Amino acid sequence: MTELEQRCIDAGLKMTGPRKTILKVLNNSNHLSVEEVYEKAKAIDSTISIATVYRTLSMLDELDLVTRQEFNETFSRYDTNLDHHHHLIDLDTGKVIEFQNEELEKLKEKIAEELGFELVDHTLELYGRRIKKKKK
Amino acid sequence: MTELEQRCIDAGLKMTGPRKTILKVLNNSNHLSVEEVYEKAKAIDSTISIATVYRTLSMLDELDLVTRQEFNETFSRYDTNLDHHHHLIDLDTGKVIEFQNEELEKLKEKIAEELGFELVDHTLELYGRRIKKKKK
DNA sequence: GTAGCTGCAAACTCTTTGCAACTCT
DNA sequence: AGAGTTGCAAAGAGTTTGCAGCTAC
Repeated sequence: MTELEQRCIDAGLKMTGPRKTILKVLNNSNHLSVEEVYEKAKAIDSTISIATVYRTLSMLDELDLVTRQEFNETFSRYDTNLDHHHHLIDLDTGKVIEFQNEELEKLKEKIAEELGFELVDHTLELYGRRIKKKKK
Repeated sequence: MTELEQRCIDAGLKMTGPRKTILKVLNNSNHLSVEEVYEKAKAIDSTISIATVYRTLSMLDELDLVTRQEFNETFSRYDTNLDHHHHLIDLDTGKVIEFQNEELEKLKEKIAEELGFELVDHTLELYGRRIKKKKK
């Protein structure tokens, strides 16, 4: 029983076949697009429908078990909320590198406070290229 | 002659009626959705088409005169690139507050560097609520 | 048994595009 | 005059939804 499954049950959701399949996919990889979740889910259970994938991901987002991210793409990706981190997107490969930074967390709070706001949520993405040799 | 118009001419674009209208709208307000630009443009010239708004905004994005933002919405907003800033979105009103922070800029560079990356671009948005009285 | 879940297909929203007519230079 | 631009309508991509049948509890 994975943490994700347990949390769904706690939330009163039925543990159906399609749901187990999708949760398994989410446990195995992160930062997937809907289409990617769908493809991986189909590999496990070929009868699953993309409507179910959309519905399940929306539910999980509402339960805060997953976060819908938009990056600057025209479709969404979903992240499991098992830890708090940010993303650095490698512009050459499209790969997503995760990072955490305490200093950054504090700075955000400070900025919001200075503006008279209580911070509820935030997004930060860095886009970069791997530094090769000793350039510049 | 606005800066935006001048830059478009420099880029070799024809200064047509619809384009002038859209540039005027962009000069008057920022962070607009396509639909909002369209509405404001129609108020000036009711014959303008939404296809032209989309095409013009895409061109401006390619010329880097404007930046397409996605926030966590299902549609895009466009920002004129006249200065560099970030956004704090007021969750109660949906209003966008701009801010700049030198410390933050440096920290981003540092994080990317530590991960072995050269920073090309980044996004940061804070979501918060205005602090009323002296709560908590 | 039944409330909740599913697959299917149709509908929706936002965005892009082909084309013939038009317009800035 | 001619390349670039426009409006229109149709097409595309991603996402949501109504419904009848199915399934976990």
